[in-house]
Amino acid sequence: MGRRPCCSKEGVKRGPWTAQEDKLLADYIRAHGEGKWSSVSKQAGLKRCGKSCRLRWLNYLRPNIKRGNITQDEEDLIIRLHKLLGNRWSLIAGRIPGRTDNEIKNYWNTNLCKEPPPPPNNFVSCRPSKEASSDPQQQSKAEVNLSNVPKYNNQNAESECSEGSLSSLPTTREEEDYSSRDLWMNFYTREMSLSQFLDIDFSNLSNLFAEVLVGGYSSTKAMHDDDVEADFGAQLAAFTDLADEWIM
DNA sequence: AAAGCCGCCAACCGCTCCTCG
DNA sequence: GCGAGGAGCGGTTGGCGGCTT
Repeated sequence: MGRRPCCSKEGVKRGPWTAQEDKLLADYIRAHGEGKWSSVSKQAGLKRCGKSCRLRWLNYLRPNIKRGNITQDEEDLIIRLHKLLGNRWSLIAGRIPGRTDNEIKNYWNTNLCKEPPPPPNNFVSCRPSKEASSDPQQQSKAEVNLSNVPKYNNQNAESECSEGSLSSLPTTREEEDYSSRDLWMNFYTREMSLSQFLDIDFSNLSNLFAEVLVGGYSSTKAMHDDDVEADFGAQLAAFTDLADEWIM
């Protein structure tokens, strides 16, 4: 049984967009907003498939799209986020203002995936040196150790991070759980900046933290605990591999 | 100057996830 | 609970422009 195409091929225009098509689409969306892509093409008078309209808007016509070369800072972020999230381009793009997932994906495939560039001089890796820990394997895998993970909250994330405050260290597993969840949620809700998040010493990530972090990521896709649980195993494994790599 | 090669990037394709009836 | 349709995502492709020979 063949897959039904997303739209009828007949009468549907393909290939590069013209300036007139761009104007029709942009004018329509500014007037009516995003969504209902399948009907946008008809309503706007375009002979395009809805998916094509959506892609054109998101990757080209949308306001605040940043044009031009990827900066060194952006490249650093892409590398670090890719290390953290893998090929989840939309998530990566969501943390880099003005850049689209398609652009980042293209940049990665053409520039970064071929060979890893040397770290810039001012690059402060969140991966500790081998000398930093006497027994990294034990530290990373065996024990729940959040003692060096700063706690962020919505009110003073900036100051606490910059000062490395450890004033609110959790003392119980339950408190640790909340602390880790806060950390993730502050990052996800952008209360904590990307640089703050990435400045965390990930060598101190406990399995518990990884659990919460990965759970937090899952919840961004589906806010259902059952789904988070179902997806948890694979993601935790992936994250554990990542953590292992960091502390190697 | 012309032909061939190569890299970039916009756009398409197919799959999965989500929502709604 | 199930199925259909819509939306979103990541992988892939093809055209174009620049570079090399």
